[in-house]
Amino acid sequence: MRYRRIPDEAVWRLPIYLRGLLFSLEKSQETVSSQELADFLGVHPWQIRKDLSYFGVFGTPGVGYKVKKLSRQIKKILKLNINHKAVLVGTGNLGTAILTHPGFKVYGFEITAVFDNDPKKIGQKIENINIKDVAKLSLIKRQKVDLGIITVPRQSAQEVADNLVRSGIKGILNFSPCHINVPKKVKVITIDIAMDLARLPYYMPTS
Amino acid sequence: MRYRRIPDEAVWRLPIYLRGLLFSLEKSQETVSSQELADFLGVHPWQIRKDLSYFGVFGTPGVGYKVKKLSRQIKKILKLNINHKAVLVGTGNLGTAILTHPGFKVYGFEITAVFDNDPKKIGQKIENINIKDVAKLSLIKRQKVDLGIITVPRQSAQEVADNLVRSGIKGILNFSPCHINVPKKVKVITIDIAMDLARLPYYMPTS
DNA sequence: CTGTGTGAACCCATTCACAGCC
DNA sequence: GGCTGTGAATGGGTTCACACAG
Repeated sequence: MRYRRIPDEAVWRLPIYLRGLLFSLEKSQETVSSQELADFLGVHPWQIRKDLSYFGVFGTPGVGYKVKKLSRQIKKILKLNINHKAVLVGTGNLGTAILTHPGFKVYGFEITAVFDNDPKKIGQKIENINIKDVAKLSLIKRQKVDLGIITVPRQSAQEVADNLVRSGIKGILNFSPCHINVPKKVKVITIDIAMDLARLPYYMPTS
Repeated sequence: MRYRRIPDEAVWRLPIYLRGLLFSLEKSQETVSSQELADFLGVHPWQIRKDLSYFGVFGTPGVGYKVKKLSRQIKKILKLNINHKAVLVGTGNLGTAILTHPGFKVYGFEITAVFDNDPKKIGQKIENINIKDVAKLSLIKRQKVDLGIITVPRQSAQEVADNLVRSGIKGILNFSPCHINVPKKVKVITIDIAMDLARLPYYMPTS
């Protein structure tokens, strides 16, 4: 197809498709049609085909997509073909839960350092990782860490983000319930759990 | 304005605006302009005005919006003016973190029951709440619980969801990394933490 | 003069339908 | 026959510009 700007939404959906493919892979499925994948993921088959076409990713007419090949291609597009190191700031309950979250390694993520500002916690270990002083965050510059995860109270979130950016982080997953300002080159995704829950009642029938 | 279908996106953004308003409220600010709110939230002022207009919510030209009044109105639209009870299924690290998450009460949510299928956990307490057998989930029918939070492994997610639906739940916040099928009347929001992290590398410069 | 509300224009993602390939 | 890839049509959300209210 001739060049067209790739919609952000298509990029957004790619990981969803990948999730489906990884599942097909688990089942040792060789090929998958856009229809099958769509059914499994709860989306439309033509959306999948269109999205993939933006990236010049092709299946086989009459057959579908090779599961292995397609997942490799999507990983490459999403730059998940190389492993990424992440640091976590904030070792409350949520931080700890994320540290032990089993889903990261599927995508090749590794949390290599953990920080907090609580003197009582600094020096302790969780999950065999030493908790370091957040004031020493810039030490990560030496390692090639490109992702940061923020699980601190809202009041400190911006400060931590600034700190992460100064330390060379290029992407931030922010669990604090607030918008954080970063240079354009840094990508932030904010997950506000309570806010997401707050989106549900609107759709519920008024009893 | 004359009637027009309300875009889903507008509903989606309402909680963000509410988050900003709650902050203004903390600062004891009386009024706020769409410009101020937008700057704080990292959105566009005309988007805020347009969105609010869909719901017939109005500010004062030349002044802005009354913080208290507007937050009350948005809460009402989102049905957050009434308190909601939620149950949590899955008491792993993530479940525990969510149970202790401080952000829910801002929106009037209360987690009233916790379930698991692990015999070793059933009967134990976390945060002063008894862990009950997930097989007895239907007991919540008696209470007026309308929200469910799923923090179980992917393999059990659909089964738990079915169970929740049977027990009268109307909205589900799903932390399992998979799509779950529910009747149309039930709203599901899925948060896949690892997948969200996987969305970041795409935007990072290839070094 | 400031800041809102909104029709209209614009932009762009979604959806469709079908040609083309296996 | 089955399934993909894609231009074209559709649909709808975003942005604009300005009338108008305080």
